Amino acid sequence: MKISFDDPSTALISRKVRPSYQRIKVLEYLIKNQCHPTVDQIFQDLQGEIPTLSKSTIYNTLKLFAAAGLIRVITIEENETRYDILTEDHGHFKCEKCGAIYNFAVDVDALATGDLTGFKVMEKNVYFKGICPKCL
Amino acid sequence: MKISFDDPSTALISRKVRPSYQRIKVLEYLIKNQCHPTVDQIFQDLQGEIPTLSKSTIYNTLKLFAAAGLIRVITIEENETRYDILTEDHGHFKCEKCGAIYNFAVDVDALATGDLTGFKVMEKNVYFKGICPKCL
DNA sequence: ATCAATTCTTGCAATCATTATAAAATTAGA
DNA sequence: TCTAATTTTATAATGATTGCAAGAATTGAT
Ligand SMILES: [Mn+2]
Ligand SMILES: [Mn+2]
Ligand SMILES: [Zn+2]
Ligand SMILES: [Zn+2]
Repeated sequence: MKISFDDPSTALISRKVRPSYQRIKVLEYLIKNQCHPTVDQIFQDLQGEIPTLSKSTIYNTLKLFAAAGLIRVITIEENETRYDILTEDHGHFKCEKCGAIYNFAVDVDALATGDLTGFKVMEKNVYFKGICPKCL
Repeated sequence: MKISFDDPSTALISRKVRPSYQRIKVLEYLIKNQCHPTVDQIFQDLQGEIPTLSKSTIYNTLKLFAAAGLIRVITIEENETRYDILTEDHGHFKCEKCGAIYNFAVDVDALATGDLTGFKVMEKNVYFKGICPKCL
């Protein structure tokens, strides 16, 4: 799955988000690191580049990005929120051995039609758990 | 979706879980309340019947039940873990207005085969978000 | 029935992720 | 430049979950 992104600043502006230094860095990070990082991973890694960075900024920024539709929030395990720059529908596979989260294609539109008449569906999520090929 | 359950004590024994008073009560509660309750809801409601009940016991019991395959853990939102007595594959719809979680039938076996060759899939989850008919 | 060993429950403290808040820094516009 | 609005930062507060040790209940053997 190869997807191209606008340059971070332009992407922010087009979503009505002001392109501050920190926001651009966080967005660049998410584009480079499509491994579904946690708040902590993002914070730890960016601290090198931005010594004054605060974890609050990461939380604020991710919340803002999610509200603007720039990113997707992934909650597979309790107490382990992850963030995904890929907003298109796709499934996630989490390896219970190594913890890695893989993307996979899934035809969500082919899913569930019957039981949900009268419901307004706004977001569809699919995730599997198991063991990845590396760990098998 | 109507499903019948063994009597709680028998169900516990058949899963090698000792049927203590508290465990039976929690299991009965989950069978009666298939609304995907939180730890807090279970605790609050059972406190009436069991005045000495501790929240630790609820946590311990649910963890044990999940490990024994008696229940399923649902994490749709961060920081809001819910528990489901229905262990068969089915989808969940969460209403973002009223917070209710509905079950729906979903053919998980028809899902994703291609991308995941070489992966050992052990658990499949599908959840949607949106607005339920009552809230529309 | 008694006793010791094991298991379970309880209460409380500790931890960890997330949110709230207010001051300091930055930015935008006049 | 000056002022107002926005953003970042640091720190405190919250809330869910886990860890732990003592007490209670249960089991199995005598
Ligand atoms: Mn993804
Ligand atoms: Mn369910
Ligand atoms: Zn793995
Ligand atoms: Zn609703």
